[in-house]
Amino acid sequence: MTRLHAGNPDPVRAILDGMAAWAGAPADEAQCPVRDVLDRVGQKWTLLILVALEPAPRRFSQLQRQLRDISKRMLTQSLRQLERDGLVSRQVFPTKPPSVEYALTDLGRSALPAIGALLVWADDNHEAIRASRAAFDAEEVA
Amino acid sequence: MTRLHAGNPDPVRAILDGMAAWAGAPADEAQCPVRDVLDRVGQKWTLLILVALEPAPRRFSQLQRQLRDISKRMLTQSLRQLERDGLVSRQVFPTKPPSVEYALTDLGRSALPAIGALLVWADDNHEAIRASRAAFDAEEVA
DNA sequence: AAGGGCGGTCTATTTATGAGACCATATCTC
DNA sequence: GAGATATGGTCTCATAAATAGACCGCCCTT
Repeated sequence: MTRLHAGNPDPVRAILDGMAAWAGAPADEAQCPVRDVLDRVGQKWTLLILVALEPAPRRFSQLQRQLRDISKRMLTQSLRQLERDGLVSRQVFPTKPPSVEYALTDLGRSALPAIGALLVWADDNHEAIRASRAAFDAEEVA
Repeated sequence: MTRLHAGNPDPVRAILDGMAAWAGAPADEAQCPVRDVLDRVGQKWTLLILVALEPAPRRFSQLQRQLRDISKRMLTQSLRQLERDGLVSRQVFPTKPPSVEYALTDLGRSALPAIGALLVWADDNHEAIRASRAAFDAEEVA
């Protein structure tokens, strides 16, 4: 499994094969690396936060302003998880009032190209997607 | 925005800039291409289903077996959304009992490299992530 | 006649997310 | 010195999303 690389002509198929190996005990499913990480990706703010930290480290309230419609609660929770996963670091400065700076770790930064690829795809194809939705909805009504 | 390409030396920053353009009216946030697509990505089964369809078209119950712990309800719902978005096609064969085949469209297939990159990253780095989690949890208790 | 596979829908429960009040501290404004 | 502002959170309560699993009609096999 760990010999997969971006240059692989068909990495997706190889990963599928790898995932199949976790078909055994139901309890093991959670241990499957792909599922494990995809669960994180499947949390609403994870990717957005990583992207927001790309240009430079940011403070809690800076992040909240930048993501505009995230609640403090979710921001706290998401940052804690990212910190636990080792993708983001948290540093407290003893100013008055104290300020807290969040930054990408090397591990976190290593995820950006893959995330970026997804964003580029989103950007390139969202017109087609919106058109498809409109067509689908038009048929529904008919 | 649509001039972003995978070869761009720093596509992520460019996208950030693009996202900033959607900072205006709160209602417009939902129209931001990145947020729009990321919402879909942030649904638990979307990526997994796309990956599962990569090798070949599959029927409903084949998919359910392959994804093992998805409920029929979520599988139905996720497939409908993917169909609406134009990433997956649905074809009914008038056999007895009728069989329904789901397949990737060209648009759906075009998303796979980006998703693949994410899976490869997950596969390469999940050991580091698990280690980080263990370390974090150990400190918590202490 | 009973059981199974097919592609779903429906209800009820659990989990995730969101809105917003609250806190202690300190600073700036009037 | 009263009031507003900012810091990084936590807490509670409501809503939205995901899950488990019963149920359905249809047909085939046993």
